[in-house]
Amino acid sequence: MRLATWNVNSLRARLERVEEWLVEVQPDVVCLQETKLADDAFPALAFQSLGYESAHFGQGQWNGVAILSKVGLTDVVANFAPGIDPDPDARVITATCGEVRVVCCYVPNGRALADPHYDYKLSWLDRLHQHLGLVSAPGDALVVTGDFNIAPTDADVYDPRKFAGATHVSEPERQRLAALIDWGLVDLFRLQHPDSERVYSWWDYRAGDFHQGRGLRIDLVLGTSAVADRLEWSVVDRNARKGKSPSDHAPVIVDLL
DNA sequence: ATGGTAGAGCATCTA
Repeated sequence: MRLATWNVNSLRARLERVEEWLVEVQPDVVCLQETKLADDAFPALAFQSLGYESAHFGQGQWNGVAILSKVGLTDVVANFAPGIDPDPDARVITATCGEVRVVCCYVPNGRALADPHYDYKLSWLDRLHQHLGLVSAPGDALVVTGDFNIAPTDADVYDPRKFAGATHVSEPERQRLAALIDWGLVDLFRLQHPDSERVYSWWDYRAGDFHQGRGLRIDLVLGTSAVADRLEWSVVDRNARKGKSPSDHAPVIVDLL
């Protein structure tokens, strides 16, 4: 089973590119973030014609997450599971695809450590942690994937000195990510490539950062051991970040046996 | 040290 995550930064602006990519890469399950669409504008028919069932949780202008699947799509939960303080934003959707529970998330950016949005980011991560216990369990086949807006370690940052005091690398958010790992998840890209350096999934549009190799690895695919045991390959698809009007993120792909 | 780009929607906000 081939599973991918991609922050498309507006599905309206990126649909043609996403369609071409689906045909080329042939993933079985795709998690999309930042669709920036309301549910009634989501192009479910375009994906259906390519063989995908889909579920979308959107709000319009900002955010918006979706799961596409060729291997079944059931037990959809939009937003955090009942019992958790609901998120006003459309940032998480959960479904079961081919016997794997899949959580697709768009973690808040945080903006700056002193910004209230950063506290929202930390509380959001705490609620994601609770969510996992309600929709799955560490002994199950579970994938938690998406744009985490956290670089797990300094090896995932092109120049850690430039990020001193910034979001994406701060200790409190890394601790929240570590708590998810401790709960029973593995960073599948890092499992496959423990020593790879300068592999990123996001580059700022500005100042030619992509072409200069100035990026962060913030798009993650986390899996329980039942999933990690099936890991065959993992890669960042940098080709999808090239050419005319790309997203600022590249897809991350994992192949499971 | 600052600002550089892109997408939302039409003045800025978000990233």
